[in-house]
Amino acid sequence: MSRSKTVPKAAVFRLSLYLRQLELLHRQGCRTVSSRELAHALNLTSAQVRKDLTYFGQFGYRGVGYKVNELISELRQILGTDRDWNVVVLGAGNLGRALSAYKGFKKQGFNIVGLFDNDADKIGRLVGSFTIRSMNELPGAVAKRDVQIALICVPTDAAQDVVDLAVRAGIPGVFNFAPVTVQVPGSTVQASEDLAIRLEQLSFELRKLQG
Amino acid sequence: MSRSKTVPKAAVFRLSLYLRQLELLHRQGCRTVSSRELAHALNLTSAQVRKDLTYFGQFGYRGVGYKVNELISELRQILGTDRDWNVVVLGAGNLGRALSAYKGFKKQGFNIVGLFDNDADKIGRLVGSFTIRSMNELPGAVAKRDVQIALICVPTDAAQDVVDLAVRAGIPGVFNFAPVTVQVPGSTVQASEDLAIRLEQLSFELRKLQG
DNA sequence: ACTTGTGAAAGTATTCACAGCT
DNA sequence: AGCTGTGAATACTTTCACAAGT
Repeated sequence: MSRSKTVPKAAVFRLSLYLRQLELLHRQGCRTVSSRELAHALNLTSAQVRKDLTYFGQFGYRGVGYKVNELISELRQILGTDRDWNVVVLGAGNLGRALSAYKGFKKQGFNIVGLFDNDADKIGRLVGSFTIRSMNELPGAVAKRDVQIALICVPTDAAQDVVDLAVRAGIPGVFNFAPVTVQVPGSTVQASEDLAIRLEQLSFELRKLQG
Repeated sequence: MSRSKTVPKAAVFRLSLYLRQLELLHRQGCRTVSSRELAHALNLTSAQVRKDLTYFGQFGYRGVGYKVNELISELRQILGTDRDWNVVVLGAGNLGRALSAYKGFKKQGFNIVGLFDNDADKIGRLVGSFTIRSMNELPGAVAKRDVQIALICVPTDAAQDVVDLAVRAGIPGVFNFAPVTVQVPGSTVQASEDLAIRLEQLSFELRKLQG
């Protein structure tokens, strides 16, 4: 039922791919799907799909496959998107403003509840439905609306300080978009994304393929 | 130089982390660094740093460590950022506009040379220094300025079609931001990023840690 | 004394292949 | 007949620990 074996981190990531594909199939009116079909759409193998799923339980029907709506709700439960999460955006530059406006988050249960910046020129300005607030107000906002995730969209030099601020305010999950490795305490969960690094990886692959 | 043992994909990713950290150290005036120091800053082990680097050559000095500026230029060469790459942004929504304006790309040798959209209301509008052009003009733009990378920032439903368009136009590298798995021919390199999935992964970790 | 580079060992992840159920 | 679930086998990645260089 629940996990006592060690689950590969990559398997958990693929769970999200399965969920995304299942939601697509559901929109298309599909009722059941086999591991082979799922694998084909995601460029994986059917054995991998089955193995990944059985880390968390037995969801399939032999001879049939998986029931799309059943598997969707199982995966949502496992991944944590059967509930809502409150998210703040720290840093109101280009990226922070774009993420504040992104509709794809709310659809998956991630509600952006505030946009903060330390630039006096920005504080008070309206971005979509959000008024940019001073980061001094962050602890109060966290106390009022239980905030679980902070998106760090500030420049490199400010990133560690802003992460520290978020951690001190009691936010347990931090997603860092600044191009620097930040340190967090063991009680905090962190993710990070550096788009320049991702392009660099792409350029490595391109050079490998050609000249 | 890069003799063909199989290099773990994760090792190539860490190469980018090393380069980023070395550039930081360089800005701080550091001349040499040991594998232990690099590892500590990036939450890795020193053996891993050394092993990763030796997949590509012998860059260190026993008893001393690595010379920062030397290792920077070696890594740039390996990763492909010793040259410039031309990038187009396909889709001028929030994300496409934010990426078009992001300064961090040019600094690493990624020049954004065009912003395209199919929405008649958007074509002709100015975003920063770019005029939004129709996607019909993409093949011409690729021919004029040799374009190596396309950032796909269109909605889910359009993603595969726009990827196909980019591939047909002769762009060899595609970075998909739409929340769907797209198919590309073997001659095309692809990367993808789904921010909702990344938040989902974070919520999985958070639930694991607490309730 | 210190640090790299590296085979060998340990640890993880994926694939195979088939038993078992519908 | 068809498809899942899974132990066993294979492939891959990281860590260990020490020889070798400065």
